[in-house]
Amino acid sequence: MSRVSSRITLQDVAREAGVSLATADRVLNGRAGVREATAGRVRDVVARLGYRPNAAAARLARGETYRFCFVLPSGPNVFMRQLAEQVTNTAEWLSTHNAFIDLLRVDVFAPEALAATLEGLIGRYDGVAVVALDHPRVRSAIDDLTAAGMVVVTLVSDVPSSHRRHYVGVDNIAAGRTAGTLIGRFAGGRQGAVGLIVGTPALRDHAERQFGFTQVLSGEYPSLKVLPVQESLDEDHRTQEIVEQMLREVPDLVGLYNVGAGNGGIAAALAAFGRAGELVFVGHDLTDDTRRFLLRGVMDAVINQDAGHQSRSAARVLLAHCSGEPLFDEQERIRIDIFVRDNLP
Amino acid sequence: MSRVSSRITLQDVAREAGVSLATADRVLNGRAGVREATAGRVRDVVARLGYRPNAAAARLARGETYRFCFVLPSGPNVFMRQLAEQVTNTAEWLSTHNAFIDLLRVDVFAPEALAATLEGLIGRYDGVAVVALDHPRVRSAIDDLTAAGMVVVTLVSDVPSSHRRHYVGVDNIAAGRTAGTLIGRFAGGRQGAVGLIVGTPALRDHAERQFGFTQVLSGEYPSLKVLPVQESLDEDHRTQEIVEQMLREVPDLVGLYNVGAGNGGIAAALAAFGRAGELVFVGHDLTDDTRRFLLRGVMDAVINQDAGHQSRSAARVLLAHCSGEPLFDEQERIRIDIFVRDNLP
DNA sequence: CTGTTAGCGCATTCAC
DNA sequence: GTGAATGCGCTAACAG
Repeated sequence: MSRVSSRITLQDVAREAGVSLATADRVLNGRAGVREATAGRVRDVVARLGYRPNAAAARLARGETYRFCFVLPSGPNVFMRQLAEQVTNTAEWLSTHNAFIDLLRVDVFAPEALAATLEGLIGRYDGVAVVALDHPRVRSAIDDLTAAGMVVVTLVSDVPSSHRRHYVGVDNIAAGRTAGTLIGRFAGGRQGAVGLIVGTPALRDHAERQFGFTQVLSGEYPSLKVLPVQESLDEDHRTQEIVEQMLREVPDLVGLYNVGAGNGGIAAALAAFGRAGELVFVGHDLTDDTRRFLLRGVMDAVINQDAGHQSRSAARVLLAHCSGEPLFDEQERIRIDIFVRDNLP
Repeated sequence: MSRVSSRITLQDVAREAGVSLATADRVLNGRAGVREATAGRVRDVVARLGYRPNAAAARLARGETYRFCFVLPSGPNVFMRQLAEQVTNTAEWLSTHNAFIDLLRVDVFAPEALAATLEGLIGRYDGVAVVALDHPRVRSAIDDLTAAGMVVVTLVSDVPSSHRRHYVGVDNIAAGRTAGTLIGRFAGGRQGAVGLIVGTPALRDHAERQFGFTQVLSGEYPSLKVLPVQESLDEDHRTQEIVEQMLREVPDLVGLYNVGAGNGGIAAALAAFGRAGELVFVGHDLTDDTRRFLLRGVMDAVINQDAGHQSRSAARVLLAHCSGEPLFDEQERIRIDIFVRDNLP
């Protein structure tokens, strides 16, 4: 709370350089219309005095207000619910910084609907964060938005071929590999079959996780063979049926990797067959359910991508791109968290 | 970048409530000297209009400047070097927000020196972040600082009995438990001995990790017995000697847990005896070394506490406490990261 | 108890 | 090319 006015301002720089405030500002913000000689002089003074712009003052003077739209999948998926909740928190925080978030939820399995929704956003926002579907229509909608001068970031699920400015999310191939290593190691030399369940291979993140997982298991754990992939549509009752069938038909089943949601169904199936805690079971997304499964030893590891981080990161990235403020890349990398029962947050 | 002046300001609130700007401000910031009736009226209008304070304007008007001091251990410890580097980055960022960090490094194994350093800080800073030593002299020094009105947060290593305002760091007992579970699971039913190496049991974090680790292994993996703890002083050549002796004298050695630094020495010892990749080896702190060891299969898992997060979190906490801005606890929780070779950042 | 007023540091007109 | 002047929204004296 020091009140020492020691802080160097643009005024100081201007005076010291023998120019006006306006000129100093032009140099500092790289605006045109300053003779190179003058500019050099200003830059020298900036360096010599160690001038640092005052972020609060700049924002206040600029007085701009930013409007962002977050487009998330509708439906009962727990992770998406968490994400939506975190987006709400982020919105609360941003509102104090002159930025506002609208949250839209659209059917994730309908590329046409998603594309149409996106196109309807043109001109209405400064930036858009979207949990994307890797589909030509969606890609083209994203490109239309960027062509209209909007900043678009993909969230959780990427469309690399689009013109999105940034992807906020994890490397899902690596996430799948991580699951593979965990199951491989936890199986501890046992020989047998491993069940693999995805929500739908149409989702890029699911496909990537499956790829990474299979890669590691087949490459490095030859004693474990991966069963043909099953599709659950992320529904508990489907995962339960799938796993019950496996338990019935695959005598040497030693592990399960669930790429998507529906872990509750798996736990139910394991309980019904009295095999909980015996099979190695790895899944995604830390929820009340999976946390409980970890604590009870039903699940052995949960791979997680923090919804709060992703929401805040998307907001920071949008804000930085719109306002021209700097971004610290390292801080924006989303990590693949591994949780076992002892390092639960 | 909408220029719509739609934003509601305190002026609007004041006008609508039929009071002056100053009164509205007093209500909003909980300052005394407003009749309850008036205050209620203002709060109503705030709610009705959905007024959100403008953070930038508030900071600018307040015009305070904050001075923080970060006190880190000197010495060659890699993690502490990373932390120092991150503190420098954080300082860079803070300087734009009217806050300044001085970084001090003192001998970590000398409580007297640390305490003296801390006492020398009285009155010179608004806040202090310190990698503390749990020692009566240090505790009392911390309490002296807080008594002098300074905000103190402990970083990485806590002194729970002190009056520090906040601890920025992980739960080290949980970190030790996590190591225990990983080694227990990775050992995959093998029977044998597990080596345990700490830097020094005088460091609270080392002691806590050791405790958590032993707790899990003895409680849940009876087929693994923990060897008597060895002290390395975090030095490579000491860890190397320790591990070479273990490899010589303990025929059934199946795992190693290194609580502190010195993983390079362990890798060297394992290589010398041709046992790398065969023993389960878990340690702390992601560095260039440990990253390489993971990739080469020498280490099986690295438990990490992100230096960047901790540095930024400490800064945010100090700033929030000094300026009275709100803090989002959830965002300030430091996680226990588990890295295997597939989820390296 | 309440109101008036003067900036905070910078971006941005509009003159020159 | 450059400078002078105005105001962003809020806080903190100071007056009443």
